[in-house]
Amino acid sequence: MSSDTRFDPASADARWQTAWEEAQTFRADSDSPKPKSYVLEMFPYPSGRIHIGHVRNYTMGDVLARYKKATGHEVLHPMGWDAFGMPAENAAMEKGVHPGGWTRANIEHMKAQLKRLGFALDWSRELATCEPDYYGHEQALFIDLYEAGLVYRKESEVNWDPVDMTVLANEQVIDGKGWRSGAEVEKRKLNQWFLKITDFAEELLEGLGSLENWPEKVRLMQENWIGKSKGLEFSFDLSNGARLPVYTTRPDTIFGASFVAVAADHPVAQGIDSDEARAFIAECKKGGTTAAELETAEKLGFDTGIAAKHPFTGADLPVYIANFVLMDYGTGAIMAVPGHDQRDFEFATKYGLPIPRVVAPSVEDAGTPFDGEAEAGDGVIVNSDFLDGMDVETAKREIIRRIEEQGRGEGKTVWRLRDWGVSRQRYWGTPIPFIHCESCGVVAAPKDSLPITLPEDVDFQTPGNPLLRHETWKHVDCPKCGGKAERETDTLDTFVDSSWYFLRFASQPADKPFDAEEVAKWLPVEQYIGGIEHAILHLLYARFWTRALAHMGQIEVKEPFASLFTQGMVTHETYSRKEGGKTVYYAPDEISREADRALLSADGGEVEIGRVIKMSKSKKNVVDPDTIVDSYGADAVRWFMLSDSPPERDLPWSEAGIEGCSRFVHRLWRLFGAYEPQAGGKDKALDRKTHQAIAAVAEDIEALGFNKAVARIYELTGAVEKAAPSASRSAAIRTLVQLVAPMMPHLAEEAWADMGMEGLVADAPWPAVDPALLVEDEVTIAVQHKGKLRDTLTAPKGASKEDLEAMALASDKVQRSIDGAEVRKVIVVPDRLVNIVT
RNA sequence: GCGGGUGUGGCGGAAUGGUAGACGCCGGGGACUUAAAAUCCCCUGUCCUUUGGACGUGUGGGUUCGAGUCCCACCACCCGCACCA
Repeated sequence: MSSDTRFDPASADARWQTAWEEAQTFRADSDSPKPKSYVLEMFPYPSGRIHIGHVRNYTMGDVLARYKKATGHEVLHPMGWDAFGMPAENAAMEKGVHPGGWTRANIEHMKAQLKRLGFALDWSRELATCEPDYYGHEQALFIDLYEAGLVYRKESEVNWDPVDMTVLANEQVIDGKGWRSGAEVEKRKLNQWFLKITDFAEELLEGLGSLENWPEKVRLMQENWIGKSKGLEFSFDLSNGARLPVYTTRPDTIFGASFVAVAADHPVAQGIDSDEARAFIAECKKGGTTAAELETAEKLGFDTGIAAKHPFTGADLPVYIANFVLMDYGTGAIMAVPGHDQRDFEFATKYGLPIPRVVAPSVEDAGTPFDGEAEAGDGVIVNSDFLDGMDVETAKREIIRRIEEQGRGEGKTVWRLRDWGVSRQRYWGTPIPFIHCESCGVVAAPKDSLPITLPEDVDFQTPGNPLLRHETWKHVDCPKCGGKAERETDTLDTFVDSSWYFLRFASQPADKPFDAEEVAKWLPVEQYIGGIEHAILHLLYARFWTRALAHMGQIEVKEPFASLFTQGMVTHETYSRKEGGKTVYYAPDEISREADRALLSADGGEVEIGRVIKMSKSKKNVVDPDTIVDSYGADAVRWFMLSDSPPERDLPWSEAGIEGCSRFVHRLWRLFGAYEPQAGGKDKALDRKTHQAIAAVAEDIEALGFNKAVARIYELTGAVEKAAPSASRSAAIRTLVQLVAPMMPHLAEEAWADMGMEGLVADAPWPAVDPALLVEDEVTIAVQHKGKLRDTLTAPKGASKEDLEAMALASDKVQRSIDGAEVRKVIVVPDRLVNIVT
């Protein structure tokens, strides 16, 4: 065998990638009798190039998929493209290319990049959300949701860029100006499509409890996002004869209410007919919403002159318009209790309103003044008539009971979660399959007219949505009455596309979105892997769609992702120096890195080595997967992605690190070259290490502890290198090939073939563990005196407590430490340690 | 402000309450070589009076025969949400 030649990834990688493709090694068979395993990584947006973060994500999924296959599972490990979105339209505007052409070219390029990394993907199920054979089914599902009452239209405010004539997402509004045009952004009211995710708020919240294999962090983020709160909604009678409903989570503090406040958008505020009021409302709307602005924003109010009658005391409370009250939460109006809410406290302080205490640590503290801030905590109710002496929870129940008795309001649950606005005034998205008819109104497109495809002949040089001014596409006959009608020109939010793609991977019938039986075979996804940035929106929307489809009886499964793993980012140090007062960043390939300094290759000047941070174009600390695969081969890159850092933490990229990985690839290759199948003789110690490694690597992969699996493999490698030739050693080498196969599949196939083994290592079953070899027959016992290590001794496994104690006391080092003191107690942990207490 | 996470050598990190620093990187020394690359071997937490010993897992307490691990308080950094009544 070729022990004298170096492993050559440049030829081996492609050769094995072709072999897998020809043998259809990773094609998922739905009819297989094996247990099914669906491994999925979040599909990428085809931006143009694979990012190193993708490589880490897909390598993790790949190791798991290959391991699952080796352990007897039928594995579904697909890949697709989240292909609609704004960057394609931006490219169209900047480069004059068609978004479709741009996107499809990107997909081709990125697919080739992924193939170079040797991922065990079932490419026969590849899909792209921008193709009619995907989005046409999405249109059908959208109509189903409409018919199930989960879709509605509502007038709603958007950010409008008057120059680009387009709607902007909140992130595209910078300091009140459009990110691209720089024009002052206007608020516009448009009729928009919404999905009733709030119908599922309770279910989505409760469902989190069943997701034991999701990170606690993600579950908490979703819980907060859904934001359930229980309280009381009740109405004040106003001095102008109207009734004003307010919402509170602290009905127990109702006797502490000293004023009432409404949002600037509230009808009560809008109804005040004075220039001052209008000016104040306009001022409120100008306020920014960034964290810093909110932190420092002063509480401002405007006294409407209206009075609200307290439902129990009958007192007249002033009604203010306040800048800190939000129109879209609760009723847009509050009862303000300054003593027990910090915002109300600040407001009351500023406007000289009373700050009564109605909750105190004890009854004796009823008169204690406040110490500069509100007390929102628990306690006993005081100064509150019939509530006095009650605890907070009892008082809440009592007030709700009395208010309900009066018919003035009721206990109510309020959600922070809003319905999901899915309308986008864009071209490059799924056309919303509805038609506006002059006489019939909004009419769903007939299912047999789907897919409603995007017109190709569009122009991006004129600002605005090209669909809106596309005369032939836009005008259609009404499906109901046959009269003149127009297509909906909005397209769907791209989060809709990614809310059901995992169902389409399971089966891809031409005539329907998915086959329910196939979905039942594969779903839920056994392991979903992706970035933490999708913790809320994508994962919540996907959960919502799955539940909505289950609700409509289309599928059985209620939660799409049984286990979720959120991987860390790939980071890199930065290189920069001051040039003419400006910090200029340099890319890693412009730098020659020495042990403790970095030099710019171009002029040999020293540059500053900056913090290890997320790779970004502006800091130029990016590495290109293609370049490193060219230099080191796919296996070294994959190995690096798995080594060192725990997968949920950030992984610092380093040149030294990848070189170390590359060295290990060649080191293994040399070891595999030393395979001598004819060698005889047993090496029991090595057998033990081999079997312990098999068990440990399996356990680590199943727990996604790839860094630990890697360390185990290093250890076994070292042991095999040191061992003399024997049958045990040959077996260890074969095992090692299989253990590294999920991580370094190309090297493993090459070695497997060179060793004359049958078939592909990718098809070989995971090596069996002999449980008898997992236990040592000799163990090292730690001997402590007063809790500190004094000596270690070797004892047979399972030695009795008495024997261990005797052996420990016989040790010179231990006796020296005891130094004649009386032994009061000896603690013996069998097979582990002896602790002597004096 | 609310919620969550993290803190261990020069670095990335191991460690069911039981020998802290596995494994890798960096660094040092050596072998091979005319030389280099590649490879191999050894050393590599700090300190001391070095056949030994003391200290050591952000800080301060506590529980325990024994604490990186459990409990309490605090500090630092990171992430998410945020005038959500």
